Amino acid sequence: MTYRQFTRQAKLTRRDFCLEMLAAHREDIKAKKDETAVKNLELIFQATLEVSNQKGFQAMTMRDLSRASGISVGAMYDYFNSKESLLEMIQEAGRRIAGRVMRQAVSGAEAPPEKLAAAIRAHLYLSEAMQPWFFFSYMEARHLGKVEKQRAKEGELATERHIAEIIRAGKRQGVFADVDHRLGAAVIKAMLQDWYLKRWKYAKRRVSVERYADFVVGMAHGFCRNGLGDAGPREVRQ
Amino acid sequence: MTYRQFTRQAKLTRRDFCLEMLAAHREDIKAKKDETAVKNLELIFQATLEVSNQKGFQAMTMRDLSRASGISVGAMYDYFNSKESLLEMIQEAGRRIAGRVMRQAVSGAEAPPEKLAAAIRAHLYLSEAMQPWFFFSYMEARHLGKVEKQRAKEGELATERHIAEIIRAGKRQGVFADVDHRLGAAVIKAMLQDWYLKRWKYAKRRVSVERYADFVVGMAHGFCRNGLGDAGPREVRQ
DNA sequence: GTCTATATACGGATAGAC
DNA sequence: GTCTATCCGTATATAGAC
Repeated sequence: MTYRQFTRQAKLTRRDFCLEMLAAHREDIKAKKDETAVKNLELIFQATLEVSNQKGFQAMTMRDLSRASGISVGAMYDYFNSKESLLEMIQEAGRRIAGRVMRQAVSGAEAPPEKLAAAIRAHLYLSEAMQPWFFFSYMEARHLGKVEKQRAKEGELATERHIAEIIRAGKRQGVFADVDHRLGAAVIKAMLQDWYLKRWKYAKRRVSVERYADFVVGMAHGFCRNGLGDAGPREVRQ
Repeated sequence: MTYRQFTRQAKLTRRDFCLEMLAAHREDIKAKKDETAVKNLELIFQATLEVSNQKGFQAMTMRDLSRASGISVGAMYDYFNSKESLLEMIQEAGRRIAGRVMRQAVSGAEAPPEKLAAAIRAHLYLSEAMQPWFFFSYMEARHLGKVEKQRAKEGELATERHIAEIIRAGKRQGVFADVDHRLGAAVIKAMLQDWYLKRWKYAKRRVSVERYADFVVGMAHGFCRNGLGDAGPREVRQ
């Protein structure tokens, strides 16, 4: 699948994101008309990610947010109860959307190599389409309350377990070599995360998400089919 | 090289770290006796990483820090001029030490495969020995001023360029396949970072730094020698 | 050299006018 | 539905006693 095909089928615009937030918190939000509510949520949502991804959520003041969104401090409080609840609303909505998209994106493939490729591509395309949210989610996870933090961690581990499972199935079916599926999944996950954590780096080097996806899929396939290369001598001349 | 051998030759204790900080800021620090100064710097340094790696540097108050270090707020200000300068002192000292250790750790090997392995091992062992600092440095880079932020970014890119250069040399000498050395270096870097960013995960799974190093070296060698695996069909049934 | 007490400022949240 | 003005708590930083 190409990135274009992916974005056309998945609903991942800013508006979709805010519709998700509105649906989950309809009664807490003071604005009566959905149209008004979504419009302002979009302004607040975008401003939060913008300022927060630059200087951190804690460092962002309500005055900063008011300036960046164009909505007064008082009015913003019609859309969330506290700064902390704003953080949670954003994390929650993103997790919901990401989970939904991932589940249906990998429902096609059957054979382990294609399944692995599909999972890698889906994750990269998703994190490309929602890059600011993925970055935000990763960097601000520490500032969540206990329950929410646990959920965020769960979401992360689920991706990793999913990849590990595909590799394990491939080993059982004899199409993959006898590799360490857990460590393999861990480093593949690390490569996936690098895409949204170091977005600026790849943008500067003009690496497209498709090229990066091809590369990571190639790495994963090479590893699963051929196993590790010779690790070489452990001793190094000093 | 094993991790034990590495730690024995490199000076990476908390005390060494604080000696570095003291040397760089001797005249700003009010305490006259070096012994007192280093002792208190150690308490402040450890407390800062402890609290900060849990809840973030911004969220850590001077009262938190006072409680965790056992030094009163007033006394702490005899060791730094502001909260921000404390952040910079820690980042600066760590960068200095890490740079020094990396330079001499990779000075032995000659052939590209061994050179690559040495660079990977050195980075992993170093980040293991200074894990709290590496984590701190990564997560708090956003809160640095312009100049310091630039320096932090430079340090990161240097590691990556170094790895890319080794791969390029291997290609020229014909011991490595014709792979993309820049993307290869980027994902190897991502694997190195995962070690200190997700330390708890590997600890829980009882993966030692040596085993992880063997694994990453194996991945890197497999990639450099055999190139990418078949990337498979791009189309996935929907 | 270290502490307590405090000056000063700033942040989150709200009340009430429009 | 939105804004301004403001309350109140808490944060950083310092002064001055011991």
